[in-house]
Amino acid sequence: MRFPAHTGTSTFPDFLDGPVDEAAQRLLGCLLVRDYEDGGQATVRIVETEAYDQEDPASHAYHGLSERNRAMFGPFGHLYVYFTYGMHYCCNIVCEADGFGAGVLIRAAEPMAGADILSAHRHGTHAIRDLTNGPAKLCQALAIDKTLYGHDLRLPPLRLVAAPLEPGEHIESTPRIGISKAKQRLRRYIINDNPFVSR
DNA sequence: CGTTGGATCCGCT
DNA sequence: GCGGATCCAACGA
Repeated sequence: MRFPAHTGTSTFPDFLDGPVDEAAQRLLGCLLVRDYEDGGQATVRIVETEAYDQEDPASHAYHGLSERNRAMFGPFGHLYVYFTYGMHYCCNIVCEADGFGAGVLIRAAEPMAGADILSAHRHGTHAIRDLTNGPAKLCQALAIDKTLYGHDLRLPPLRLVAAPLEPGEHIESTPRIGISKAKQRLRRYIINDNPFVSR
């Protein structure tokens, strides 16, 4: 197997309580393992992330704690899910200390197992590349919605498993996608030349 | 209060 | 490349 066994909690990342930009980089290559309600399972590998925190004008946490963003201010390793554009969900992995609002937006991932199940949760498309190459596509494929708001990623039905980059892979940083404030900041991180990066 | 504009995706041009 | 779908938090009056 190219990746660790998807059991237990010993491989949960140990860097999520650190600086969110470092966490965003180290999350590249890590795995998300989804156990669906119907019994199926899928695994994806994170290839694109963005860092946000309460001191960043582009962040949902910038204006302080609210009902919507409260998970961002909670303990690291939990999931912040938000609904946007009237139809899409996106998700962040909460980072840094409890009380400090910070999270890493998961923008894209590479299907590793269960592509048929991921495809079944997307509508209309069958190209593997289009299953999880955008933040809302990823949430749709992994069936992430408000019911997973604040979910502890050490536990089923959605687990985060630490994994290093492959030999030869490296990290590139760019401006973030789709924001209007703090456009110049290089807080988007991608694995170089990975075809599953959103763009 | 009413208005505005998204951390998006998809289909059509 | 552009606009439509369609919710809701943030902001100004």
